[in-house]
Amino acid sequence: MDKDRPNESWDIAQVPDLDRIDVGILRLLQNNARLSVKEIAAEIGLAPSTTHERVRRMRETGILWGTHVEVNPKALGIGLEALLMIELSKHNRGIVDQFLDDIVSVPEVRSAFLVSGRYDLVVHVVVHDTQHLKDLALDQFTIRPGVTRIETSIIFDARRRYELPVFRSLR
Amino acid sequence: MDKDRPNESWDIAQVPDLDRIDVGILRLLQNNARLSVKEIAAEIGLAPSTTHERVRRMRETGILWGTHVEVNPKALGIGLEALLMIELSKHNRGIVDQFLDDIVSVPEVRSAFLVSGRYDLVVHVVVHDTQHLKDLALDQFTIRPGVTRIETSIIFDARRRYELPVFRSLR
DNA sequence: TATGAAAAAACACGGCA
DNA sequence: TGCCGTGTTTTTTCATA
Repeated sequence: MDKDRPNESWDIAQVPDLDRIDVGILRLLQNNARLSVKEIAAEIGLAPSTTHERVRRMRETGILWGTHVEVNPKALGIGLEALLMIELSKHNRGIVDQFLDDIVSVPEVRSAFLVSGRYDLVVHVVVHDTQHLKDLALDQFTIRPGVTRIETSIIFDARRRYELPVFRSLR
Repeated sequence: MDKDRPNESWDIAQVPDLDRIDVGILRLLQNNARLSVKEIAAEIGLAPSTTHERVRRMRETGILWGTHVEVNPKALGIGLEALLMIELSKHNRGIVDQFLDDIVSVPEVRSAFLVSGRYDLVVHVVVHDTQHLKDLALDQFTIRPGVTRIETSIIFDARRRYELPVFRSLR
């Protein structure tokens, strides 16, 4: 199904070792996946062939997942983004999982989080304008069984980091 | 600074036209940026050179931004993710902008949204464990001037779409 | 938009510390 | 086992029609 994630469900104990060089490679590729092996090699001070082998291995072992281009949302007519904070009435596992699967197939949904706290679900959506946002909220979310309440938070500004930090010991 | 985003602040009126073929290319590349031009061309039924020229043009004109690899968080010792919902006391523009810039330099922060509604800020963080989350919340967020309250929402499950939808007329 | 040639990159493999 | 250099294949890039 998802060829980019061969080992998504691995237990942490089974995740292969990493060293500082691997982490350096990951750092570069997270910020710019179009770097050539040669450029990466120069940056970290290894031979291109060695660097290539490390990248290949990390893909193989499920450390590196897919790579994705980022598209300018404005170029697609996306003029507004929002977070929908959703409360559900029933917390039956099957229902919640199904809910997640359902909403992620809605084109306007960028990501969906099942969370603890005041809300049950936080959903990041992209739309054309406020009218579109209203229709989306009503037609795709409020209407669903199990949804008791939705709060809509317009996104005024956003920042993103592409590099994940490292919280484990390195070989 | 960010070479991948030559035209981030473009007005929508200045964004170049797209046609259905462009959208098809974008769809493929958002899901897998490692596809070769040849593979894309075969998929959409165009010559590789033509396809290549379209990709080049979309990069040039700021439709296509950067490309990033996705890393398995477990491989880095990331065992827990959370959303921090933050209330600020002051809504002075300069303070809020500075706040956003500051927190995005915290390694554990993956994204930060300035929003309307009950909270002012929603911050997605990645940590090793609950102890780490507690320390992060206290040391990096609760402590900052202007923060009046934080609600922490543990992320139990998440889904993501890589393809942005299109809400504009195509050439 | 397509063709074809040149340049560059990715990839496989054998040797070496 | 991990690193390096080389040869081969594939992809990218670009000039030209």
